[in-house]
Amino acid sequence: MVRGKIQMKRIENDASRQMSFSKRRNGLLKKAHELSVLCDAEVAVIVFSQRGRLYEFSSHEMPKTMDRYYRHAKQVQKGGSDTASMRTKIEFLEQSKRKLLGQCSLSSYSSTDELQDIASQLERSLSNVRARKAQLLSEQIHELNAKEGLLLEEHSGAKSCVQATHKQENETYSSLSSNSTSEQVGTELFIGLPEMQIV
Amino acid sequence: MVRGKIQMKRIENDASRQMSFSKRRNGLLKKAHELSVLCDAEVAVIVFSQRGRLYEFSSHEMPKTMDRYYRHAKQVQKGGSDTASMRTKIEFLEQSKRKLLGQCSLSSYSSTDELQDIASQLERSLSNVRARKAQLLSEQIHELNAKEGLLLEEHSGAKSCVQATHKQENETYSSLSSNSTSEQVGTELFIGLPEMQIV
DNA sequence: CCTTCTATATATAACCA
DNA sequence: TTGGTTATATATAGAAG
Repeated sequence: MVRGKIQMKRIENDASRQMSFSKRRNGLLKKAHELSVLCDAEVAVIVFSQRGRLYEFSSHEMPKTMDRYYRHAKQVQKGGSDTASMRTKIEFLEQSKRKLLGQCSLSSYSSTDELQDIASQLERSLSNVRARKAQLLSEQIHELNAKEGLLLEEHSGAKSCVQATHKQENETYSSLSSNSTSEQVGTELFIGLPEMQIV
Repeated sequence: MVRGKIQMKRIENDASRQMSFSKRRNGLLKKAHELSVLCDAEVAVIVFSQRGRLYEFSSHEMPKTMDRYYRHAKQVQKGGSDTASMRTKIEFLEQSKRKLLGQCSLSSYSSTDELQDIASQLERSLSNVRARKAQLLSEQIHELNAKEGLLLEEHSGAKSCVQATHKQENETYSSLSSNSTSEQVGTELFIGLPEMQIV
């Protein structure tokens, strides 16, 4: 039984949120289907749960709807739009991806040198991705610190420090946009926090 | 006043269909927003009206959610040869490549979990690539052994050992197609060969 | 994770402005 | 097109299974 208007904010109780998600998700997908059938519209819905599970509906084909969206949202970039050059582009990108993921047949690699290049590139990529992860985590920590500051302030009654805290937060965010120090910042933050260790 | 259950088929009356579209479309977008807020989910909705007008909602960023969708549904692998699906494929592959190489803006990643996924994938890929490099080197060694055998044979006159060497080479290649043992095989092969050390 | 129950909240078809 | 009004259909929170 619904006891009152529900507040438009995250449901904090895990079980309730999960139950609500399950029901509302089904409701949303049903509504999407009804809209597409009744009104003859092209509809696509994508839902990712908190745990990363995917739920979707598409009245036509998801890639086609997405592509239509892209074409609508932004006039697609440069490069040949004929099937020939696009096919070439696709083949190149797919081969490039397979090589990066080590999914090629051995004969696809021209030499051990090429494999060495790819390995080196992967290591750099891994380093990039880890740095970005550290960045994201440090941003989250700064946010939490800022929130903590606000909470503490509520008890101390000192108001001048609020703006100072926010200012620092913004500066930190800006500086993290450059890659140079992010990894260091990231790792330093997690000394003594093994469960947050950056893998 | 709703006089009865609505039939789940296209509303034939133009005015009614248009009215229904307008109301249901708003309802759908609202529901999508509620789901994302209440249940902390990543939600994206795309609606094209019959006349081609676009209506959308996305809790995060549409391109980000679309990209996440593609990473999840690997269905892109196959697909049509029309420009629409090819363009989609290109978009997906390019974004996928940027993420693997850590070249995306930080905001392109939805969470540290996603970055963790990518990092794990990169580590597996690196392992694959190293294994393949080891394979290639081992094949080259087998070839050299075979050639050495042939050269020796020219002097000794014994011919049967050549085919034996080739047979073993093929078996090794087959077993390496599965990931489980390739790394181990690769490293074992190069014990005592420091200049060929696998990076 | 799913279903069912039931009281209530929401959505919406038809109508009107 | 857009925005109310109202009677009804649907959706769903909370509890239980």
